[in-house]
Amino acid sequence: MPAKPLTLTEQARRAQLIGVTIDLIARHGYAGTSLARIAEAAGISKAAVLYHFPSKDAVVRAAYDSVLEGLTARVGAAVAAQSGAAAVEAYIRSMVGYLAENPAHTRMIVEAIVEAPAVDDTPGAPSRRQSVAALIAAARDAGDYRADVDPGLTAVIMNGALDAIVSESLTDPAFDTAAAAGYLIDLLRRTLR
Amino acid sequence: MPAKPLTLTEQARRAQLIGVTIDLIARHGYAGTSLARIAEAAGISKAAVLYHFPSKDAVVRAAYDSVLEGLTARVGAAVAAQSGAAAVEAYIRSMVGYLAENPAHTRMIVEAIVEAPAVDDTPGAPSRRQSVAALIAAARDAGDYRADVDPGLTAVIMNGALDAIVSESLTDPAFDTAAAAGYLIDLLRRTLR
DNA sequence: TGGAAAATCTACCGCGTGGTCAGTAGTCTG
DNA sequence: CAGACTACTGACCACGCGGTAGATTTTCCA
Repeated sequence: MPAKPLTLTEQARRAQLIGVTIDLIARHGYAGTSLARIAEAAGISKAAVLYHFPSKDAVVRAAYDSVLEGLTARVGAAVAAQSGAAAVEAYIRSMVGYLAENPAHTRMIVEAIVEAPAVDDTPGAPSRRQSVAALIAAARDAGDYRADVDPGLTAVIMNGALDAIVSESLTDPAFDTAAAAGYLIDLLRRTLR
Repeated sequence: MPAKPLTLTEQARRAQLIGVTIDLIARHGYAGTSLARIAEAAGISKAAVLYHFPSKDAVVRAAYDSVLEGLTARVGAAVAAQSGAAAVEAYIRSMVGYLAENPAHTRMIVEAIVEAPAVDDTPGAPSRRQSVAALIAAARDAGDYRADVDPGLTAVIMNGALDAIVSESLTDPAFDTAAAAGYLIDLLRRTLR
């Protein structure tokens, strides 16, 4: 892979197309985002879009990847800076924090989870559930949590609660996500010891 | 509203169409369920479908309503038979139980939540969050829960955890939903007193 | 400054979509 | 048994979709 050098225009257009696609999906959903709309939002023709990307699906996938990359970068950094129960709590806080600050990205991810069949992570990568379960297992083994907590089940439940908080903030802008994250962390502390 | 009497054939066809629509949405998602597919699955022509329903959307809405009616009937009955914290736990168990037994219905509901713009509950009805929050508030006031639990936040988190358990069972058929429900109830008992 | 390469346009294609319409068996009834 | 009504068919329509072809402008560099 020699990674052919990209033109300036190329880079700029790609970035712009990814940007408008994220916005469109956030506003009109995955199904309501057509090639024509993307082109119109970017101020160019359909053909021009397909000049920079091989297909409409590729545009959407690139947009999705871009969002996911931003999220994982931030959450990964936050988690890596901690260990044990603190890492789990950093995960919750950074996740909620990022998504609260980037509602458009959030919509995009939520939509992708349910609607998009082709758009998902690389098959080899560990699932979100597994990653979180590992975090919880580590906290348990470090003695922060009771010995009988089930990392897998706890991960499922915790992720669900997290998603619910994020979803709630999408439908109710007045919803205090930071407070909710704090409340969730408090609940978990109480339950997991 | 005189509620004109429906023919036998009419009733049968409507029921059949609702059935195949639920199945189709469960299998191919909301977006992938076209009028032609519905007609084909029912063994009649598109026009015949539109003879019994005013539009494709109406078919989908009827299917959704049918599913929701079944769910609320079962959960409502389970909850009404209990009070305090027991009602909350009955809610969790009946919800998970019903959805585990009717995976097709589950898919339909999950799809509807995210994708369908037109298909949602009647605006006047209380939201699921509100209903659950009321349940939790009642349990708190009855002394089953600590006085400082926040019914609204707890409801959001609990519903999220519930949804996650259900979703997990869809992607992993081996997932033990009853055990997960039990685990969740246990967690909640510990946290909420 | 000229010519290649990059970037874009307009026009078009085939297809699947939701939906309409005229016609027609079958059935029930006055 | 005539006629109304139910239940349905197949042909058709307009539209929006993703994608393609060829001509055309714009950019860049020798």
